[in-house]
Amino acid sequence: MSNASSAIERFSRYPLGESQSVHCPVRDVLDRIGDKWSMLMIMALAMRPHRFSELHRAVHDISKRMLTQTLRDLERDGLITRHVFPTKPPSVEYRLAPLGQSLLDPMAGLIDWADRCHGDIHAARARFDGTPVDVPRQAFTARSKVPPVRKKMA
Amino acid sequence: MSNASSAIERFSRYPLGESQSVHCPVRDVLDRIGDKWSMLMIMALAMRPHRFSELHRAVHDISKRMLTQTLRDLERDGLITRHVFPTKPPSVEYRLAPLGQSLLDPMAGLIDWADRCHGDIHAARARFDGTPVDVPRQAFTARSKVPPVRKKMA
DNA sequence: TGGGGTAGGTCTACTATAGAGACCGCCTCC
DNA sequence: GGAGGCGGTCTCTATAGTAGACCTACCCCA
Repeated sequence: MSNASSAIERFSRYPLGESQSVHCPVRDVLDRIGDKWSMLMIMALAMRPHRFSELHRAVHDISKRMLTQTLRDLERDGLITRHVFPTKPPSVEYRLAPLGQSLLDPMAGLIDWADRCHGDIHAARARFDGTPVDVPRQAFTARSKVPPVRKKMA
Repeated sequence: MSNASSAIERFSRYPLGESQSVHCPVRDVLDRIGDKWSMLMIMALAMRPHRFSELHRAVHDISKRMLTQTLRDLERDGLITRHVFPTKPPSVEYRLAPLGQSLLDPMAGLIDWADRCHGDIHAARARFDGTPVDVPRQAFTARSKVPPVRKKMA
């Protein structure tokens, strides 16, 4: 709580509306680790180094293209490192860099929260979906077809 | 560190490759708050309740469509609440729900990390971009045009 | 009495991004 | 000698996000 309230203060220092994420560390880091795969990669590499195909097997529903791209981006940002071994055929190993290591701690907090609260979230979601919006969302009723609820992938 | 290593253990319990994010709290929460806007909304609402247009002004580069959608999703998951006041014209206020409040603490950790490390990240990025890949990325050189580096928006 | 502003959204059209799946050269194993 | 694994890249298509006009209803001010 104390931590949170201190963070709230800090939030107020950042211009949320800033267009360039380069000026807002929050948006910067979220753009990096907030995508669908980065954090999973980091989690996998936190356990031990992985080779390309190992990662592909560990997170089997990522495409090779996205795997390549995600790893490249993480490497670019110094969160992981890439080691090529001159075997035949060459093997490539990815490891967590110190910067990536330092991310584990804050990530752990988030994981904990997710673990604790995903039950509540699902409950809330079910409740929301169960209540078929009798009150019109739009205060000044237009024709309003069906609200296009964003579908989260399977 | 202790926190992180405990998290690593926890990671190993989750099937990262699971297709249905519903089975993996980590993916579930990341899909929720990992998108471009959700966390910014939560940050804004952490400071004080906001009305729709206030949020739009606070995060001026979000489109109204995405604002609506993001708020709806957050409401659906019980992270924020929506209060309609029967004024003329009606005004709508968004507030952080208890569940959203509980997210502030883990988020704060992430914000701190971002704050501390975004300098390192930028440095690493500059270093990476400055080294124009003399070693071919692909071990078994195909024709390999130019690697399509993902472009993060402005 | 009518023009502009504010409110909370929705709609369509466009564009950027992610996903799928084939392909690559080279090597090993059966 | 064919299959399969290695670490990727390629193109194509589906999906998600963006921009911005539009909507109804009210108020204020002239």
